[in-house]
Amino acid sequence: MSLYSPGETAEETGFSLDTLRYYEKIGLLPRVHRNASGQRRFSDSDLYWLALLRCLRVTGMPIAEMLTFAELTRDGGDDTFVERMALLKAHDRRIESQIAEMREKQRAIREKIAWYEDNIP
Amino acid sequence: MSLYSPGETAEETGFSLDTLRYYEKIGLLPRVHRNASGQRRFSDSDLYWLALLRCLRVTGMPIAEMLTFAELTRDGGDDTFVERMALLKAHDRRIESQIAEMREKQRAIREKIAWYEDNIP
DNA sequence: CGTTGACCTGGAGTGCACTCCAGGTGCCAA
DNA sequence: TTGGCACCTGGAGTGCACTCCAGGTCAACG
Repeated sequence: MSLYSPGETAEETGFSLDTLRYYEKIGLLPRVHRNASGQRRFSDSDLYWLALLRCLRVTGMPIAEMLTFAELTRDGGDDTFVERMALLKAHDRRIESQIAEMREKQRAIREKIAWYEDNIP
Repeated sequence: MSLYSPGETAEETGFSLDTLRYYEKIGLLPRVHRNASGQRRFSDSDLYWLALLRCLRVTGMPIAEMLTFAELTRDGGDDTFVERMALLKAHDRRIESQIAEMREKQRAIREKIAWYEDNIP
């Protein structure tokens, strides 16, 4: 079990230093361990959690909902497995329909590109 | 060639009345025709253009870039076909990589769901 | 004739998710 | 011992894309 500096963690996870502090501040991250001089030292489990947050964020989950998920995870224990799973499943369905919509719009854009292709003066 | 009220246009395009006015104000839409009492009457070509804007927006193109595209379309004539096409092609590539990233993150989320599934207490 | 309802304007306000800042600490290398 | 770097804090500021508001016009309906 190793520990990571804020810089390493930012590098690893793709979040900025400020975002890491911000996430901790709003409670999206559990209190991060500090070394003797007060600097953050992220654990493997912090990194794992951050990776999951990254997945949720990139796929468009709003912070408020990630917060709900974080709270279930932090305070709930096993009792909230079903609830957490439901939340992720709902999000998965949203991802699916987002991608479907993007594909549909992409088709229209490609038609437009093809039209230009055929009509270059 | 028919004309559409703001309400109909909002309905049709999925943009709100306010957004329609906003887009006209910032120049994303050419000046929209008005009836005798000053109310907007959108044409078929306005609707066509709005549908294209919708595709770009939904797929994540920033307003500033749509504005570039609008300016090329408005002022450029045929001379800008190549440029417009390049802009759309670049956007199409971005859509592609966005979808790829979403799919990748979705996989991780589904693994997490599966893990919960297997570990319901 | 009055009152809806859809629309008009310019400009202010909102929500989200960061991002930046000033002023400070701690530690290491030259 | 002095410079530089990575980090710390609370709080203010930013950018984007709308969204709302007050106060007004207009046309049609009962």
